[in-house]
Amino acid sequence: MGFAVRFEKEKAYLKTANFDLVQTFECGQAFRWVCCGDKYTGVVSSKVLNMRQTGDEICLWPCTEDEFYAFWMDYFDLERDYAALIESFRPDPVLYKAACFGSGIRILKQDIWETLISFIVSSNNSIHRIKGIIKRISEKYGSRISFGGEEYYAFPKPDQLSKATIEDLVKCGAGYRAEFILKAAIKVNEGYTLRSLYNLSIEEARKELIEFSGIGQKVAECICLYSLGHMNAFPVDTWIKKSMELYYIGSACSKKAIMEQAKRLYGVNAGIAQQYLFYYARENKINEIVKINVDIEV
DNA sequence: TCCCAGGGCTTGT
DNA sequence: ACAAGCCATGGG
Repeated sequence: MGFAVRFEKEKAYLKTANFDLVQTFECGQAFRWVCCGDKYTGVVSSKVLNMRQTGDEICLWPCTEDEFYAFWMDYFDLERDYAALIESFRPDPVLYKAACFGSGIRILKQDIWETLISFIVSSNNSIHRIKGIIKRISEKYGSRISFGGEEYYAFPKPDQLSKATIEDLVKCGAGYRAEFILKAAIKVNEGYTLRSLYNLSIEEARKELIEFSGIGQKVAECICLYSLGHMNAFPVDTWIKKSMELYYIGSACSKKAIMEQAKRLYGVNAGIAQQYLFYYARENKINEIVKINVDIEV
């Protein structure tokens, strides 16, 4: 095991390498973790979890031993050796620098339904707005959870969201994506089994996902990576496109060319490489060609 | 004010 | 297969 954990009355104390709460929750993979002072609070699969990091120890509460091993261990991808992975990136100076910058990122294994809707919302949108839209959708259609004197809202189940109207989804800020959201909710509520996607290869999963309106190649890659556990999925958004053009290609090119290049360069862990690159690019606002010469020095 | 944001769809070549 | 326009919204 790459981690150590102990339990004290509804609290789990976790020690592991390569786990930083800020990096993990702010790297653009999840939209429902909220920072409040020195703690993060998230609503995940109808459960509220608090987390606080002090040095290399992370406290999770409320979290029993059973819940930890049955759910959170997988959710936080605790059995993967991220240190070895980063080390394997060392031959590529660009990627290695980005990986060191975001070395505390863990790829969360998130619920397929919530991930699907969330990344439909993400298209041509900003992370700040995505968070707000998903928050409002949860408050309007999700089940209320009272916890610790506060009110939280679970992400709405398919039957709850399928009762929404386009008009109300637009009021949540979804814009033209409202009809995509509703169509997906109805499709799932009427019997499409998202669970079956877990049994498919990445190629098959892509094909299935793209059948949803509002899901194209990029969003399908996000769902494959953040929910289905396909670490070779490689979402190409505007930041990744700019970074890859700057660092590896040298001029503007198609998204298809970027994906082919990524597959060649990064292989089976391309998705994790993508996360380091995305986080590095966005945090450092890598969008000017003049920065190449500075950033490329390792 | 314009530009951009974790893009996708439709239409035209 | 590929390109161009359009899409709703708000932050910078």
